Amino acid sequence: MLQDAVTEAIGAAMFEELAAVGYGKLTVEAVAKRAGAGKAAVYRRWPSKQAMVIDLVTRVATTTADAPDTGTLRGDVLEFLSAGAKALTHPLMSRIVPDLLAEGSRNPEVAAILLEQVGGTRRKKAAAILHRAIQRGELPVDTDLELGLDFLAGPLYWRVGILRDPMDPERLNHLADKVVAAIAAPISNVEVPSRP
Amino acid sequence: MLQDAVTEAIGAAMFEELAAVGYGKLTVEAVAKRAGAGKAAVYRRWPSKQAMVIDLVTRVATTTADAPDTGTLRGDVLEFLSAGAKALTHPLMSRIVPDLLAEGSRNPEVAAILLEQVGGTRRKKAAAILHRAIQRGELPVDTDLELGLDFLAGPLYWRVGILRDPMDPERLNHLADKVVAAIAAPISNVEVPSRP
DNA sequence: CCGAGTCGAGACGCAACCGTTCCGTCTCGT
DNA sequence: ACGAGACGGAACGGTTGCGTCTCGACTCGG
Repeated sequence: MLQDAVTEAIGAAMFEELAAVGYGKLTVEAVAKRAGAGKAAVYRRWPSKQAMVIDLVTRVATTTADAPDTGTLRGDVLEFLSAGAKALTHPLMSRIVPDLLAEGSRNPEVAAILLEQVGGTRRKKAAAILHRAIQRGELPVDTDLELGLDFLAGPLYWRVGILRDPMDPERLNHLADKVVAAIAAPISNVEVPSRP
Repeated sequence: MLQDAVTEAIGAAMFEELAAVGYGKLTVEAVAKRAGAGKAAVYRRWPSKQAMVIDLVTRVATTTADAPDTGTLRGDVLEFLSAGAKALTHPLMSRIVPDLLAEGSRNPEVAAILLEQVGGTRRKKAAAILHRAIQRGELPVDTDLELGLDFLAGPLYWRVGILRDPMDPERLNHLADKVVAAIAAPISNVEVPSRP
């Protein structure tokens, strides 16, 4: 994936530093030192700290793959949640992901990478799961896909990514049940009160 | 709430800086300058940047109050989600909250404040909603409260806090329907595959 | 076997920020 | 009216990180 040993060492060091101190306090000096490299080796590859982060994050983000088709919505959802839980439990990822998401709120270039590369990949997989379920007849054709995607990502990210509570297989099974119920839940016809 | 005009100005400036540059790059100099105050005025009140942030965050966190009892689970949930959406839509909060949550993963003192003060307040309200629903008979007595809390917080935080998508009242209504469905959803008896 | 290019290491000037200290001013309570 | 104390502002020496640059050592293609 990475061209040579030095680039790989710098990449690994950058992610470790990113997890240790966060994007805001990330320094090129610390990355180089951790990689056992000189600062020149870094600047020979990227013009700035931000370019380095964006490039390396993009590489690992686009690496993820695989799309499960277990034959049932619940099976697909469980597979999707398990993969997400595993990723978010990774000691480096669990610190880096929330940090970059927060940085994205004030750094447009970082936000673009996260939404287009990282988010886009997972989003496509999630959308495919819902589409398959609709074609199977497991979900009504007018299912709200946007809300469905929120339920595929939100509760898991909240518990594992934010509260840092581990997710054992049993709990994942229960979560999958409830996520499926939420996605399949019909919408009540409630008048939205207008506020003059 | 705040003792005097200077302290209030420093507090406001700190939250603005926090939203602008994040916790990692927050500097006492910038806060003082934005507040139109000298650095000494800050150090006369708090011994360090971290103490300042923790103290000020604690103050605004413990300020929030009110617990709705609309008579139905769905009404309570909608009220809870609306309050959360409003808070997360606030231009300062929407940047500060994700940033502090990320910082909490590597700063135990910050994490403690967020969990005990901020999270604790909202958590109590959410737990009260579920308990009331159980007493009304709207939920079974063996409802999984932990998972329920995840659904009350996760999807909303994901969409509004992370993706920064606004939540109009109609969407909030739909979200409330699905959150209630998830909380009320029964758990299937699936054997958890053991991995030897 | 030799020169081009990269390597780790680190010094460079510059800028920012740390926490402290000292101004001269202004606002109180007495 | 006066003194205590907090005020905004600025400067202090020290530390850190920036991005550039130079060094001698190494590797490798020709």
